Amino acid sequence: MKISLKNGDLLEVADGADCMEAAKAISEGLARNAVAAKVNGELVDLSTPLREGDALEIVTLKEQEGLRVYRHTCAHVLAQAIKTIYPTSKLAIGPVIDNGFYYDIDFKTPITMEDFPKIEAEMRNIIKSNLPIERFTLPRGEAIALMSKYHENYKVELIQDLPEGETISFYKQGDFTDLCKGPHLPSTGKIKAFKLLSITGAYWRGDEKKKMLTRIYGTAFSKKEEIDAYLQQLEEAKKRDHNKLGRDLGIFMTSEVVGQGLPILMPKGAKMLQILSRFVEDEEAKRGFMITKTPNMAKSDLYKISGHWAHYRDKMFILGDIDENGNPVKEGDEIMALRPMTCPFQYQIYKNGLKSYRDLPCRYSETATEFRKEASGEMHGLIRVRQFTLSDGHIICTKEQVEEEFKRCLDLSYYILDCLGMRGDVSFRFSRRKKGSDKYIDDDEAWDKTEAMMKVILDDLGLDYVEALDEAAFYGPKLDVQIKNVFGKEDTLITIQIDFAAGHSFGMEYVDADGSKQTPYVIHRSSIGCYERTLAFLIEKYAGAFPLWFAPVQVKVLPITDRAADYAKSLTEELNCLGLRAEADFRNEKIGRKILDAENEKVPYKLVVGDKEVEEGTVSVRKRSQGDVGSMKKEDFFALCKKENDEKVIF
RNA sequence: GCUGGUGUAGCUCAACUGGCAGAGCAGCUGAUUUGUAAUCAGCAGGUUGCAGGUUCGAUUCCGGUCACCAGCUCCA
Repeated sequence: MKISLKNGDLLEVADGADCMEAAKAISEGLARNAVAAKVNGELVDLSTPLREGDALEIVTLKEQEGLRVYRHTCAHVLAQAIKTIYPTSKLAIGPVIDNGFYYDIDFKTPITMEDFPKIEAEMRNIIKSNLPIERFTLPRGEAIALMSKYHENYKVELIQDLPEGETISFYKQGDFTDLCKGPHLPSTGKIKAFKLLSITGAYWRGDEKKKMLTRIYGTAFSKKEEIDAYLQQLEEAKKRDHNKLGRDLGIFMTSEVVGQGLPILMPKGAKMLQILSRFVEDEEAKRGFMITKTPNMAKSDLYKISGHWAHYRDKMFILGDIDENGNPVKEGDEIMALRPMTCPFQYQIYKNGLKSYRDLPCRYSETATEFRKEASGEMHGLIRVRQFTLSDGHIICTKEQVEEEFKRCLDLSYYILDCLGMRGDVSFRFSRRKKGSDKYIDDDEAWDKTEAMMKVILDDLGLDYVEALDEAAFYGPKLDVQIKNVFGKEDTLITIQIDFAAGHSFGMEYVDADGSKQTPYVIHRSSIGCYERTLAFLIEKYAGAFPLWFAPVQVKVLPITDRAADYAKSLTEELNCLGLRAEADFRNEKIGRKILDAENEKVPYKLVVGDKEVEEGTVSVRKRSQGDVGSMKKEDFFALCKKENDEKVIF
């Protein structure tokens, strides 16, 4: 029979041949490197039989998909080793993740990383035995019976949840059998290099109400050198970790007596936040936003209207004693709460006075402090905190204006991301609700309409986005601009949301051209996101070596001797007068030491000044990471520096 | 909130199974006035996160608590 290959060639193979045999027919080398196959576009085991006319593609470790199969098999080897050493343990799930795999296991007595050598040794045994891996399928009843026989109650639960009619497949290696969709390597001996990395807890099925299992993380590569390189890369990434670097560079700190999730921005961090917020506020003004300054707290009455009291109360800092229903314990008490969002405050401004359709779109923005009572284990450096500064804003507009306004919001964020050099680091997520969940405002029709409206806008913009169910705000769908930190963990940087409910719940109106009263739409948006979080990602992106325009200290003047001190002082003052951020180092140290320290501080420009410069009115310039770039007239340096600053040059 | 780990000088780290808490860097003082990535010497620096318990004696052992870290859950 004939099958077709990726390059378009036809290959003649024996009737009933499988993918492995076809691979051998192509070349012995390919067969040796094969880990799986794609038949008619579907990823399958190499043992899968072929049929006349099938399109075949052999997958090796060079392909990401091949590496995933390889690692998935490694997870099974881990599971087999665990079952051998700890026969009473129960297996849950063992999927592949970005850089490796994990397996969730319910141990009778918990294990620690100290048990890894023992487990790894058993894994090596399994690999050395080169056990063939065989796939078989069973009807539901027999599948449940098989897993029950091995006391794998988690697997039984998984099978019970599979849709009716779904093929239930198993993979067997030696005396170990695991429920698995596959595909897998043909035998355990194919695994060459693996390592167990860490151990943590994880809830069964991701549900905090269910039992916490032990999760073992590991990774596998085709060569040991690749594992070493990967671990090295992780170490390098850790050096950029904003939580370490940000503290080392004096950007922020925390204090036990202040509390969790309450970072303190030190002079450098506060300066950066000021630079960024002034930039954002000015840019927003250019784009038609009106700045507001609204209170950090309000009576519970406000949050009752907004829906926060019903949907968000447990994440708010509440001033006053309330019962579990949110009512004051002492009747008549006024209950206040710190705001978790700015929305309802800005709506009050809209509602102040009658609005005409001519007033729309009405764009409010604010550099707003917000408070959210995150659970204690959720805080992380500057990325996840309990008090933060959000470039918050709301656009109140007609239905017809939503599309245009939405696009303008995205354009503003694009501009800001460009200025920060981060445009290439983000991805987009269309966050929708999950139907039937009580987390959301109950209005199916409005949800469907708004999500459809948003999808049209996103598709029209040609945005490359992923859809995420159950990630919407309680009042509407969101476009989230996502970014990954040095550990690969993804967070939302910026968000733009369409709200169908606020207009009605707050009784916002406008008088239309025909004199009728209409309810406006609301767009919630952030332009740069939360400053603390954005700052964290900037620290990680630039490893603290910021572009000039938002570097907390831009120029460090380094006098060689006391004879140059006055000159250094006046240079610093002149730079400061030009709106540039300069400092001088008057310490009684050698010039080499001053350069080293300024270098560690990651200051973009250093000016070395001695007798020669004093006499000539010049500066000897060192550029960060480039070293000595020669001497120039001080006025020339001022101009160069000012230009780089004003043009917001990103390297 | 959950699982696991960590907490010693400003920072990085020592201190054998419980027995007087130590070093480098940073800091301060003095000398040195220096030309492109660490000048020399001296001094000072601590209720070992906090409050308990066991013990003749606790940085070390035990339970509690606070903070930090990784993961889960959650999220801007």
